[in-house]
Amino acid sequence: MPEGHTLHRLASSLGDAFAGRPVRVSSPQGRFAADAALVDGHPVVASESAGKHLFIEFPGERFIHVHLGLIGRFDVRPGPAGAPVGEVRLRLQNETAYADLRGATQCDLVSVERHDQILGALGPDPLRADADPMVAWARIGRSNRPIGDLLMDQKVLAGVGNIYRAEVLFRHRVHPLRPGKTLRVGQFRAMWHDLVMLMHEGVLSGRIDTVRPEHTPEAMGRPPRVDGHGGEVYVYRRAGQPCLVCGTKVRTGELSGRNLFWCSRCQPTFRSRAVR
DNA sequence: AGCTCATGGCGAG
DNA sequence: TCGCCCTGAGCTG
Repeated sequence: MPEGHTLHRLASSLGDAFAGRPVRVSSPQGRFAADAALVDGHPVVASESAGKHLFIEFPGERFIHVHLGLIGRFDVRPGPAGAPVGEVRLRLQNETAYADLRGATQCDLVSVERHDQILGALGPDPLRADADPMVAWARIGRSNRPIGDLLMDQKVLAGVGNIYRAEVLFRHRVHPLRPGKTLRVGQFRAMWHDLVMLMHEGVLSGRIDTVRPEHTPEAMGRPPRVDGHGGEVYVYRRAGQPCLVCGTKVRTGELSGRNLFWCSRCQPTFRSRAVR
């Protein structure tokens, strides 16, 4: 679930459901109970996302700061709410809607200073209109680190997770282990604009779909696929299956403790490109 | 009932 | 680089 598009969607659905009206704030599971009591019954001022961070603003420049981590989820549903199911860390509710947060790595009540500090530490977010891709390029273009690493580094570029990383690299035929400095600026710009488009689509659909129409299984005369994560993708979690473009088996590996997927033919290494 | 895994990120060594 | 935190689903036995 949680890459930048999920948080962006959440910010708007939470705003739609709760902004401008008093909201009941509770913590059925208990861990957020003390902080919940401090804002319980106050109106939500606004909700906002930046990268994978979510902020729900309350009067007096107080913010509930949420980071879903790997397994967190925040479900916004029409109300009224029933008894909480499972470990609900935070529940927001009014007469018409409720939202349950589970499994988040972070859920804290923070000041505007902390809010600003978190935002200040993030690289540009493709989903924010004010983002400047050249800020990310300033680091990528002189780094020896693999581009696959840099794209997931939230200080370099915010909101991209493992799926968007794998897919944008595939779409631009870039091997994940290529050092950032071996990319050309035009290549990075193209990847950035692609992320802007893909992630905005993700915000609208709530899924990650990256396969161009001409490469869908239907267009290629193959049986339709079912992806566990709910979107159509080229390489993410498709290890051992044929590449949708060239038929080569999709490869997998690990980079900084995270799963990596790529097509060795469509995404040649820098060295073999130079030789070829 | 108990394991393993997941679209993250942190701190210890 | 490793272990750990958060939770639930999907296995295995």
